[in-house]
Amino acid sequence: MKKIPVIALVGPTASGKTKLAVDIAKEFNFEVISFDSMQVYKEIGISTAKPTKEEMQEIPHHLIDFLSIDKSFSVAAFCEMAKEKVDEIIKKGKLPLFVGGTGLYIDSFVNNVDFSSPSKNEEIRQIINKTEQEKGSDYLYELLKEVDFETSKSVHKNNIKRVKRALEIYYSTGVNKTQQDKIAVQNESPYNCLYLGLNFKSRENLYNRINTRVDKMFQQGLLDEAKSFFENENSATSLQAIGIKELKPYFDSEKSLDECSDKIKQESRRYAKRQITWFKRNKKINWFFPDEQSYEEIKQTCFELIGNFIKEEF
RNA sequence: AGGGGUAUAGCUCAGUUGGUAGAGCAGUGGUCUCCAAAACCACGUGCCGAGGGUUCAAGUCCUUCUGCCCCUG
Repeated sequence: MKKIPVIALVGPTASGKTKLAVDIAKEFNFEVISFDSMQVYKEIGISTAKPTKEEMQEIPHHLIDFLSIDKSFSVAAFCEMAKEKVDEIIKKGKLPLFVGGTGLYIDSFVNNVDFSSPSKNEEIRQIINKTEQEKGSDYLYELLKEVDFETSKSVHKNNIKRVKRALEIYYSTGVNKTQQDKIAVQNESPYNCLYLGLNFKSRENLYNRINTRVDKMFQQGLLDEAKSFFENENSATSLQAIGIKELKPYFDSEKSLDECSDKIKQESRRYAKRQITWFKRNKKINWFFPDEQSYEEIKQTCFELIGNFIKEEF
């Protein structure tokens, strides 16, 4: 079967993906699908550095601004929605451009990771949490070793989130089907993806961009956005947004605004670092460095790569 | 000016009766299959402020100088 051609533009936060994406989409009449775990939320736009209204009017952007902050979210839910969007765009005779920094979302979707079987199981989660309280987290890991030794080898015992999740899968399938088994029977991907990546040669340059962007966010009204965030109900997922959660101590009068602002910058830098680590693993990414080449050069090279990619596909 | 205190990793500090130094945070690298802007793992040489002295041996004791902090005037 012929694979569906898709283009993905990835990179750490503040590397300039949004602007390049719009230019690419205009050139090739693409529609953008945002692969970003936080831009899905309607109420937080400044902290998540969404595309501007003008940019979104010029080019359709999907999977941005559709969820309320009181709702939790997950990779599985995202992939399901992304699949619908891709189909829609292809039906129109266009191609999708994936843009975003959430590596897990991109890889899971492009590699067609199977999230079909055990999803969230509240009942089992409660039992697991209760067991943790009663017998401690080390016990949970020992339990995992007993029931699913293969998976336990790939999970560190301190990574309690993963230990719990592995147990949840084991107990909700009811059969001895381990996470490792599931990975082994993974379906082949229906997509043929051209990866473009933006990053900075010098870490310092990227960090400077991040720092000034945070200052700009404050000028744009980050404080009001965060204030109203905490006045409303929010979910465990949305509460993770960088630029929001770091302001909580300010509203609680525990820290000064300057301290919180520095914390936002620091957390953003660390986030960028983790993103870079994630994307480095993907050897298919064609990397571009704005501190080494002019924007025009990068744009033209991207156009060429995409042009050739499309020619091969049709 | 006098009295007291302090000076150790980028930052905050530990360092027992003298045996050439170690934590947290930061930073860097990494892991990643339903909260991923999350969660987790690994990595610690620094003229111990400067000079002089005592000692087999000084971050540790004595002394001078310098910086900072506090008290009194």
